[in-house]
Amino acid sequence: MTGNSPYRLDEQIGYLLRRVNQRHLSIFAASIPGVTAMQFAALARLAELGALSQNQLGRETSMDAATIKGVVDRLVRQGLVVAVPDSEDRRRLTVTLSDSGRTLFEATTATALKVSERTLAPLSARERSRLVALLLRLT
Amino acid sequence: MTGNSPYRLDEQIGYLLRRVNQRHLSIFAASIPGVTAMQFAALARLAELGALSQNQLGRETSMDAATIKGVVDRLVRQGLVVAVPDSEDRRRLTVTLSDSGRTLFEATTATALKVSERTLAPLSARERSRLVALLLRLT
DNA sequence: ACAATGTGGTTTGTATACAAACAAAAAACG
DNA sequence: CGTTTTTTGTTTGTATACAAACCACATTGT
Repeated sequence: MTGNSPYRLDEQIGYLLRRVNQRHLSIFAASIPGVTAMQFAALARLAELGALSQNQLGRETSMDAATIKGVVDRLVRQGLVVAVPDSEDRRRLTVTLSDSGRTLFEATTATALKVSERTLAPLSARERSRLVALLLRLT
Repeated sequence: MTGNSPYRLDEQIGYLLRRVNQRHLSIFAASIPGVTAMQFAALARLAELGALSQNQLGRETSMDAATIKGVVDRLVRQGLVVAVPDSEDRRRLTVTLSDSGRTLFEATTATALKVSERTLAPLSARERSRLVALLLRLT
């Protein structure tokens, strides 16, 4: 009776999530050169919510403080975003979409939606919304 | 008529996959200290398939050559795995589970299965298998 | 006002991830 | 047999990801 459960890696939720995410990132990179999926997520939140502090932006995009710092640094370097120290709270770094950042976001939004579609392409419309609904509950 | 599709980051498949995966990795790390989820996946494949070349192991775990190299290096450093140059094919590096690697894998398999369960905890049994089936088709 | 606590941001160290370029060796091919 | 192609592995450079330690500043409670 030695706990002989045959561990099936291929059916483990973590392994599946990783593989599907890999496929998605690959489709994204091929479809939208210039920014990564993470960088695009940051641009999307800034377009949606307006100016945010760096850490707030991190929270809104599910990146921790160290990670969002790197993403913002690279977006600043590309001129897609502006980071300005706040005059009220001198710890805060306020991040805003630049004109070219907004332009790029608006120009690529449709393509980004197509990336999601291509990732979900093997599923029917009903299956897609089922999957999204299930994943939302695992957040 | 300016392409006004309101890009909903929270419902994009890529963002959802990333967030659920984050949650899963966090549960894994808290439940199984000592090895990461990736390292555990490599151990699982070696336990399942026996000796493999480093690149083969990478393919079996969906990691590219550069990534699997790092994972194997760290497993070797921890003594969980042995890497020996092949005498037949002098390019090949044959990777095998060490005794302590096998012991650790067998001792943690049950916990690893519980990690998957905890990740899926918000879903019913039927929903879980539905989700897994859907993700399998997106591989 | 002051001390305790919390928050914003940075830095360092470790671990994936992958593109790209490379060297060595094996396999395929005419 | 010799050339071409593939395969295996390494290295470098860039981009997440997160823990942990740290500093500066803000907020809270007394």
